[in-house]
Amino acid sequence: MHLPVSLFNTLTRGMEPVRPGEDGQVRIYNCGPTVYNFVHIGNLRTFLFQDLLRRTLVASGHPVRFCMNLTDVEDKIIRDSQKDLPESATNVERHGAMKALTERFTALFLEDLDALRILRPDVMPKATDHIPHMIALIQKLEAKGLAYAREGSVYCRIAGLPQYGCLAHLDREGMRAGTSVDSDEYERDTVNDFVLWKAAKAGEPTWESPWGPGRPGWHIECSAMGIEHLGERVEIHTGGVDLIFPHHENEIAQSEGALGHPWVASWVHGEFLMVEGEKMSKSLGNFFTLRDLHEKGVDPIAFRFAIQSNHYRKLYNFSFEGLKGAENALKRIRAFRRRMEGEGEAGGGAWKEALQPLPRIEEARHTFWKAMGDDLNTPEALAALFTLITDLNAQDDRIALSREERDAALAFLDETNAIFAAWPTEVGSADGEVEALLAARKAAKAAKDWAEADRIRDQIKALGIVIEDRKDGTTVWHRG
RNA sequence: GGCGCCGUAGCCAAGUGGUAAGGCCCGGGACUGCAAAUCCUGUACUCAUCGGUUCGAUUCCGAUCGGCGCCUCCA
Repeated sequence: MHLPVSLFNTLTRGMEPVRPGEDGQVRIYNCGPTVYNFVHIGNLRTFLFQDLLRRTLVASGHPVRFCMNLTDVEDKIIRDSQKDLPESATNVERHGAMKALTERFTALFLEDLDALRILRPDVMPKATDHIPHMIALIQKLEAKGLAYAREGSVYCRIAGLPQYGCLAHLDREGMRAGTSVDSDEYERDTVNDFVLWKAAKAGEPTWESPWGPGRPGWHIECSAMGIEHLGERVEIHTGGVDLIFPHHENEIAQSEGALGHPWVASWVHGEFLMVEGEKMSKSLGNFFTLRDLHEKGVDPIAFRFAIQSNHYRKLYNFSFEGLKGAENALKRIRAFRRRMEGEGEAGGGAWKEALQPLPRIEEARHTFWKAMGDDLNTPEALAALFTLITDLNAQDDRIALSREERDAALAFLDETNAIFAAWPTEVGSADGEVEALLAARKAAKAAKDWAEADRIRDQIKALGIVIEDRKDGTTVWHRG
């Protein structure tokens, strides 16, 4: 399928078509997690948005190279990983403790991705594997007079970068001088200059560098890894809206300063998630991880669907009521899928409002993809799917859809599932216990022993199986 | 102080200068032994408020009210 996709570019604050690079590929750099703890559902919203973008571009016919970094060296990681180490710990021990923490949470992060059916990135570079790349990038900036060393730290000189502020749309005068200055950044020329390399401090793991032992600043890692794995021209760079400033602004400063030309064509940002009308925070007790939701009996895929049913650039108010609604909506799609997988029951055969199923499906397909191409407008795309479902259900009730028509509907469901990954094809497989119970219930029904029949149905329900009696006397069942 | 976003039915939500998609929930009916699923049907004279532009605005402009974000670590 060849589908044009337009996205809202934070840089220009306008809608722009996605343009692949000269090799036809679309390179996407995605700011990933800092692996020092469980990611929360707000983080996951961003990762779901990135997955949505990727799947949409792939479906639209673009080869995509999807890179997501893992930040495995950072203040909080150091704080949490070093707290039990003695002052006398060696650098090797400090690195070991840091690695133990980040590897543990990286594994847990990947579990979350899998549970949400977020496709694994093509490359997932770790900051600690790219220290030489960062050092080289900083040296490049230094050589151009865009960075300066002070007491073992190195800072980026934004005075030499006239485009600074272009992403966040901040002018330098408008930037409020920071009132709280990081203790290790007191030697900067101006408050807006940001740190590229941090001089070693007691109790921190360090790397050797031309400026002495130290560790990288936060922003430089994305520039170094992005350039290393995607190159000097990147089509799309994503992240949460809170990353626009200063993180992405600083990435632009560093990367373009070093490269001497534009780096990223399009910056795309996902909005935040609120919980029950309030900003998610640990103090409010509304801070959830995917595990928390799982313990509350929430299906991760229902969460995925709830998130993706809303537009990525709009604030999403997460609520358990909303989740329930998403679950019910999913059931409707899945029920329709099962219906299409089965054969049609004899209908009345005539209907004044009869439609042409195949053209109708084509129409829905067109509307769906047009909406997806319009800045990933999932609410509108889903509306197209739901109206089709209503139309085909109504038709099938009266004039049974042919096998060909059912297959066309299924093919469309597969297409949409390539985006939403929420309506699996799995059918209830033969299960001895269920089959035996169904036989017993059939016998009870034949004997008109309704109490017994209902009792058996409850028993089946307790197994997590839902059954439906069909007109022809057969009974079908499915899980959930 | 600077920059920006949002305010559409009980809830979620799309949308366009010409008179309001879709989903969930809820009411009535059909089907069913009862259900489930499905179908039929009913729910915004109205798109925060007040002005303006226009033949005509929910959609453009201005103001007001309300909610939110960034300017500092943060998805």
